[in-house]
Amino acid sequence: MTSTGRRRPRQADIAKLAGVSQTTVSLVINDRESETVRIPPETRQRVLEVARSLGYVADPVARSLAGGTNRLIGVYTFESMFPMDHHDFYHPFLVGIEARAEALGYDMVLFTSATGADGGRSVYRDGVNRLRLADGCVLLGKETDRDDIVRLRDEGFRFVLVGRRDIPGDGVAFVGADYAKATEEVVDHLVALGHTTIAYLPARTPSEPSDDRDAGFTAARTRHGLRTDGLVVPVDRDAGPARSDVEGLLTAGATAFLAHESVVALRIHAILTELGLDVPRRCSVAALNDPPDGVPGPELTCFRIPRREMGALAVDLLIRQIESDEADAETVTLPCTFVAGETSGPKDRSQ
Amino acid sequence: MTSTGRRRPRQADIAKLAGVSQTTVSLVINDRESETVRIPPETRQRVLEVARSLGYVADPVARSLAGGTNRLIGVYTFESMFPMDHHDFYHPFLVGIEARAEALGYDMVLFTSATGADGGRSVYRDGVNRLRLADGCVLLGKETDRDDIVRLRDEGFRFVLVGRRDIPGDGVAFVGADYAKATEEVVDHLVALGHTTIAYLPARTPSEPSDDRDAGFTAARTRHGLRTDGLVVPVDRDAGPARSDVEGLLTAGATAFLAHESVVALRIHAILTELGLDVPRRCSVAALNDPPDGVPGPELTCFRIPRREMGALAVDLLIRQIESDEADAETVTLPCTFVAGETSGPKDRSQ
DNA sequence: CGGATGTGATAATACGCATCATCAGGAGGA
DNA sequence: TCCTCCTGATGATGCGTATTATCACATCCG
Repeated sequence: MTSTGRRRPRQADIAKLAGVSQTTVSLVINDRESETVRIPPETRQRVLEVARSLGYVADPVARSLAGGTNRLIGVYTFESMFPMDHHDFYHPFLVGIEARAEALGYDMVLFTSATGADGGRSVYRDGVNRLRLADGCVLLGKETDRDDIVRLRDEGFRFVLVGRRDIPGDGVAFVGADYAKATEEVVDHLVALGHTTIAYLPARTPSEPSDDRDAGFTAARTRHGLRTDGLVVPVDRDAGPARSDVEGLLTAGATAFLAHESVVALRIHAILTELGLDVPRRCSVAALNDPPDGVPGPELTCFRIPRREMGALAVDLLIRQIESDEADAETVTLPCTFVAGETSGPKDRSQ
Repeated sequence: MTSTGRRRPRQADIAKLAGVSQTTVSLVINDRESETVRIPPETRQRVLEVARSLGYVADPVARSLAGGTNRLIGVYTFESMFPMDHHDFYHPFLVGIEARAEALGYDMVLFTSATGADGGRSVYRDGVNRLRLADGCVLLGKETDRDDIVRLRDEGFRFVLVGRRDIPGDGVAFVGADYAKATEEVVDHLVALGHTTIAYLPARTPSEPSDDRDAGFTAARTRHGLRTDGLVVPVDRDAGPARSDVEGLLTAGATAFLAHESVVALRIHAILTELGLDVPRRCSVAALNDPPDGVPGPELTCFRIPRREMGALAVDLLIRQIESDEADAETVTLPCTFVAGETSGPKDRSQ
């Protein structure tokens, strides 16, 4: 049965069986009729039938090399795509990307971030160049490598970033979320509840998303005339806030806690509860981030990042670039959705 | 702006600058010295320096084309890959697949469904096997389409199924899990706890995984001499068991409930609790399936399917097929891990 | 009947790299 | 001197596809 040695069929095979040239096969397959090239319906039919009977599919590699396209969009994550703990981070994006790609008839290539045999970690050297196999690429990741992006852009490769990035020289397409405005909304909510002394716990390591939140917070703070002395404590996401940090902020008079990371916010909630302080009756807690699905704990006051929509939109932008054959650096920013949650309430007047 | 102008350097560019041939460059870059090919250190140095100064990186596309393979493994799911509710079903497999693919330097193509107007998913779009884009493919899914599989095999396409499948004519590679043995273990556990009247709730629609569990159950039942009259109720996964079903089984004397699907088991647990029957003091409940991560509820007595390992192993088998250039239908069956859980306990003697 | 026009293709080539077979030239041996 | 062996390379070719330029043949018109 099944001759194991059977190679993938090539255009040449089809050509032989259909009694035409490889050129003709290529022309038929790609629907390349023009003024100078004409294929009569009968020949076309014959070629298509043979192609089908052989199960022919163009070799994406050869096609790329020859300058063609593959209806293949790449997805590259700067961290591992399916890590055990992050998975709820990427998953919503992938849902959006897959749905949109499918709707538009594209398949997806997930590029694994191969670390080189020489042990070299340079993502670019080993990973990114393979991206060329795809017609274009959606880049995901918190720790996007700036140099890689610049280089990709300068190579004229088509891609769309998910997440705003300040790239020197600009000219990079991205889909972002409006963290600044969403942050303002959360602060407004807290202020409306009577909180005027808000502890602020930003990410320790700055990044664009973090900067946007800072900008939003500063705007809202200024607008409401809130004080900040002794109320700002940068926190490392993984290490989390120390109990002493929380105590210090309480001493400083904080009645509400606002953290960049939902994980941090939940940790604060836990610490407050340990200290015997009721949330939200005694203190409010809010995050500038939505907790991943399935994480236990109270429903946080926060905002929802429209990840699925961002993924879908990134595909849209990308495919537009690909099909229009011009690499314009379109950028889109989507709004986040405020979530009132159950961890914020009116300021405790008895204090 | 985007300075699209500067082309990537090619081996020919290096060759010109170093005063050697393109062949020599290729040989140096790839460290291809052999008996018949020798490059003196001084030439080698020169070439490497020029290459470095130009920032040369081999074009993976061209490299693939010359090598005959594109280092691309396909992943095809017969259901949508990233559905909102199933995601915990596929995710562990993908984790394993990605990890192994990355380790072996392969990228993954996720084929989007191209769901036909009839709702049915097929590998064949317009009668063309799109999967051929990859060097080979891992096929996932509960509702595998037999016809597609037979056709793929007869085409000589390389693929590995995850999940045992009885395909007429055989010759199909798969990675399975030993549901039969795992089922026996669960039954043994229940019997050891004193249960002799066990209600059995298999899947309503038969499939290989379901058959395997049936086989295991039958074997264990026979071995222990358990009765079955009035104790077997097929259940549809989505519809779930009716309250009357559970009551009927209780009337029949059941002291333990064994369901194929963890969802069903959890539902039974809920019904029993509603009826005021304590689990596991009054009744035991077990599943032949592990609940997805993040599903709330008690820790079920069940067994864990080694999904991650299955994914990884599937990639191994596939790549072995690809690289050895022979399509042998290797099949592997992995053991499942018994989970004692908290929903089973000694039979209530007071009954 | 000769030239113009139109039709249905195809040969040649490029894409960038890997590899096989071959070669020039010098050293060494008989 | 002629032959062999070794060193240091290189020319040619293939991988599968896309594209451009060209061609053979028929038909139509004057």
